[in-house]
Amino acid sequence: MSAAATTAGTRVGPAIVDRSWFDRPSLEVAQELVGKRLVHASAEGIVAGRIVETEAYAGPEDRAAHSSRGKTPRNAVMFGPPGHLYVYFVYGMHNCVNVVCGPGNKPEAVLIRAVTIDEGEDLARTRRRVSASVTDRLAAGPGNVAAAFGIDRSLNGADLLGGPVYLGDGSRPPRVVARPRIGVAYAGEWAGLPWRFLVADDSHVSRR
DNA sequence: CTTATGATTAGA
DNA sequence: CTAATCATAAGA
Repeated sequence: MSAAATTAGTRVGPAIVDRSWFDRPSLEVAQELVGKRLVHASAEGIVAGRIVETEAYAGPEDRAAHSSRGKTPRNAVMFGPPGHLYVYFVYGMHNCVNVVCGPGNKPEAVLIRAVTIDEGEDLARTRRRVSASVTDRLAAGPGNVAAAFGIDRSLNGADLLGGPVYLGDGSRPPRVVARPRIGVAYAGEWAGLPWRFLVADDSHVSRR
């Protein structure tokens, strides 16, 4: 019985409960994560949806990755075992949701950049008591994903196996395209690598 | 302690 | 294009 099956009457699918699924290079996981489901069984209710955009951040050699500056209190979770959440705060206002990958304790992670929410309420909207319209169901941009799912740094390090936040099964879209990552211009030769993956034809998945 | 800057976003 | 806005890490 999967973790999700305990939530009766929802469309939440079976959870990914195998840690080895995460125990791989982020480049692999990032591509397979497109089409999978992100689920947060929060105190304010279930929020779930389909991941439509991700970015891979490799180990210390990837100058765009936080782990390239060595282990610090902020990025320590990246250096731990795979299958955990890495949540960090940037630009003085945004939380970003990442999945720690492997192999082993290699400090790699995948940033979740956009999700189409198909179950539960966008928590950022719930708190503002504004009903979400159909077109508003897309949480585009990592800051918006975190807000919509009610994920902040208190969940940094949370286990994706058996925790309130987990990944659900889902079919991979027929067409996934690769693009350069966003906001990593400083990363030299690593800046141009097509390590951002998004659903094709969903061009307004992210702003840029 | 001070300082620079960022895996961003909204708005002009 | 720029302002907003502050945690983080490095340096003094």
